[in-house]
Amino acid sequence: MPLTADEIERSALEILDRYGLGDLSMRRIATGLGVAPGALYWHVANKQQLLIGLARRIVGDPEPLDGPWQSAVGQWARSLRSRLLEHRDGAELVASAVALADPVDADHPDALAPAASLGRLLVAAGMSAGDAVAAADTVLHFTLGQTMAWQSRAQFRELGITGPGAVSDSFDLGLELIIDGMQNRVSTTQR
Amino acid sequence: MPLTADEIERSALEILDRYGLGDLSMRRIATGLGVAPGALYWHVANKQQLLIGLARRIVGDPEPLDGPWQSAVGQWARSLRSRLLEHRDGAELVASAVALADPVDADHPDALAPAASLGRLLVAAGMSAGDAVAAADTVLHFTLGQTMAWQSRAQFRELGITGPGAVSDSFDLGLELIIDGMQNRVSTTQR
DNA sequence: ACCTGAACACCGTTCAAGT
DNA sequence: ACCTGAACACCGTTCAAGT
Repeated sequence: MPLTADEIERSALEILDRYGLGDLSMRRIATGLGVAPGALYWHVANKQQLLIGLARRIVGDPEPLDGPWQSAVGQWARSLRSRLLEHRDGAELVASAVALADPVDADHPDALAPAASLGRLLVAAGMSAGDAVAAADTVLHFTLGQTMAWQSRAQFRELGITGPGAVSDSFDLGLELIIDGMQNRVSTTQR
Repeated sequence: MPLTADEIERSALEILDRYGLGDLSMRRIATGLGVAPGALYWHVANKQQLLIGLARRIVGDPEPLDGPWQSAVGQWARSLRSRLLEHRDGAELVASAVALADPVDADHPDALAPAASLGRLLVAAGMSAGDAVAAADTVLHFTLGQTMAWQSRAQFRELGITGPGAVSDSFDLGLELIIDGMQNRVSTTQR
C-alpha cells in the first residue's frame, strides 16, 4: 500500500529521537521507509514543511487550562517544556519552526502558534488584546529559549563534556518572574 | 601574505549579510577568499567554531550600563536586539551559538555568555545570585526569541510573502513586563 | 608553516520514465 | 496515482603532497 505523509512524519520522529536533528535527512528517512528519496516529494512539499509538521506534532494540542490565571500560565509553560523535552533536539526544532511558520496570526489557523491559546486565556483574565499577545509571546520565547539551552547542555553532559557541574535549573524562577510582571497588566487594565 | 582567522570571519560576515545563513558555506567562504576549501581548516577548527566566532562578533562587548537598574536592563536588551538586527539572520545565528557554546559559566571566560554582565548588574541592584542568573537568562532568551521571530517575519515581508499586515512590535511591551517582574525580586531581597 | 588537489561520504530536490 | 533511477548542484572535512 502507498506511502502517506503521516507515515513519513512518524518515521522522521523516530530518526530524530534516535539520532538527532543533525542526522535527520530526507535520504535517511527514505532509506528507513525502504523507498527512493524522490518518493517523499510526492507526499511532502519539502524538508522545511516536513520539519514544521514535526514541530506541530511535538507541540500537540493545547491542554485545557484551569484554576486562577497565574497557575494556568505556569501549567501552560511547563506543559510545553515537557513536550519539548520528550524529543531529542525538540526545543531547537520547534523554536526554528515557530519562526519559519511565522505568519502566525488570526486568519491563518494552520500556523504553528502555540501561544494563541495562552493569549486568549490572558484576555479572559483581564488583559488588553495587545498586552495579551506580548505577554504570551514573552512566555513562549522564554520557554523555547531556556529549554533549548537546557536541552543542549543536557546533551553535552551525556557525552561527558561535562562543563560546569549541575547548572541549577532556573526555568521556574524565570517563569515566576514573568508571571509576576503580568500581574500589573491584569490589575491595571481591569475595571 | 597568509590567511588569518580574522580575515575568514570578516569574509564570512559579508556572505552572511549578503546571502543569509543558509548560503554561508565553508566552500563559499573559501571561494570568496580565492582559496581552496581545505585551506580554511588550517585556521579554524570547523564550521561550528567559526559560527560561534561570528556570533561573538555580532554580540560584541557589553555596553557600559548606567542609570537606575530598570532602565539599564532596558538598555541592555535593546542594545543586544539592535546588534542582532544589524546582520541578516543575526538572531538565529546568535541563538544557536549561545546554545552550542553553552558551558556558559564562571571559570570559562571564553564562553559566549552575553547575559553575564546583566547578571552582575542585577546583583549590584540587590538581587540574590540565583535570582540574578535566572532573571538575566529570562531577558536574554526573550530577546533572542522575540528578535528571531521578528527578523524572520521581516525577511518574509521583503520577499512579498506578506502574511498578516504589520504585526505590531511587542518587544518593548514584553520587556517592560519582565522588568516589572524583576522589581519584586529586588525589593524582596533588599535589606 | 601554509596551502592545493583530490577524494570521501554525504546533502535537498527535480524529473523523465516506468507501473 | 505513485514510485524509481539517475542526475544536478551542492555540502563539511580530511589528508597526502607540494612549496
